[in-house]
Amino acid sequence: MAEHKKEEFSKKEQELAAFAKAMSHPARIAILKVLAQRNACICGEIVEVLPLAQSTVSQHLKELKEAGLISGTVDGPRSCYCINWKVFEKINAEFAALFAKLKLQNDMCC
Amino acid sequence: MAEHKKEEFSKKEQELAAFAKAMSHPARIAILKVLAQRNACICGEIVEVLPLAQSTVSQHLKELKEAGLISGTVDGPRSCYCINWKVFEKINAEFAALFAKLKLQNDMCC
DNA sequence: TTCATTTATCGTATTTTTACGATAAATATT
DNA sequence: AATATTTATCGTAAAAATACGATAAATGAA
Repeated sequence: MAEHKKEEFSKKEQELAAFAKAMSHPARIAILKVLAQRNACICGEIVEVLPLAQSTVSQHLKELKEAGLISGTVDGPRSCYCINWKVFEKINAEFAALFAKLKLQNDMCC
Repeated sequence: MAEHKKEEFSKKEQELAAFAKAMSHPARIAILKVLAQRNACICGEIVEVLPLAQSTVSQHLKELKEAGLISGTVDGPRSCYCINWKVFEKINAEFAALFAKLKLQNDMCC
């Protein structure tokens, strides 16, 4: 008696929602900022900056990775993460399109 | 031993995350689309279109409202909802700014 | 006033998310 | 080979999200 009807919505809607979900925690937004700033992106650096345990940060990184927003390569005992700019821009564009589309029919209502 | 460290992040990060969270379910994206299309936005119309129970839709509407994305006015026994374009555009702009800012320092890494 | 309609809210069950410590896995270093 | 360092994963607990039916609240119609 519960849980995910998500599949019953359109692919596009699911896709946008999944992206939004990846960005729906301040820690993950902060991680993206750090990744962009340092450009180089070793996991430990992120842990240092965030007010979270190492395991928690690792979990957030995993979610961003699964959402396709970042990728990580192993570098010795370290892990190097970076932003997947292509995916990022694609979804950014899709959101912009959604906004534009929504705004198109607007004409004030309630 | 659990739960929300969200306050420890910056206001901006929290704000963006909250917005993303509001958009993090396909049902809510679908609702926004319907609101924009019909422009007029009576709750019952949304319930008709979505594959969800009335109470569930009402709950999603409440979340969108609490996030500031839509507002609702009572109209007899009905409720009329519409998109808060100002808020919408403001956050849209903020996201665009975030994207731009992130992209700025990019130079390929891993 | 009584009845029908519409919508919000309550109660509740289930799933997912968030967080942590502990530990395993992988690789450098000594 | 032994040790230290870094990070992912496991186990787990608590909270939040998702969904529904039932019901209350508000208003329109009879």
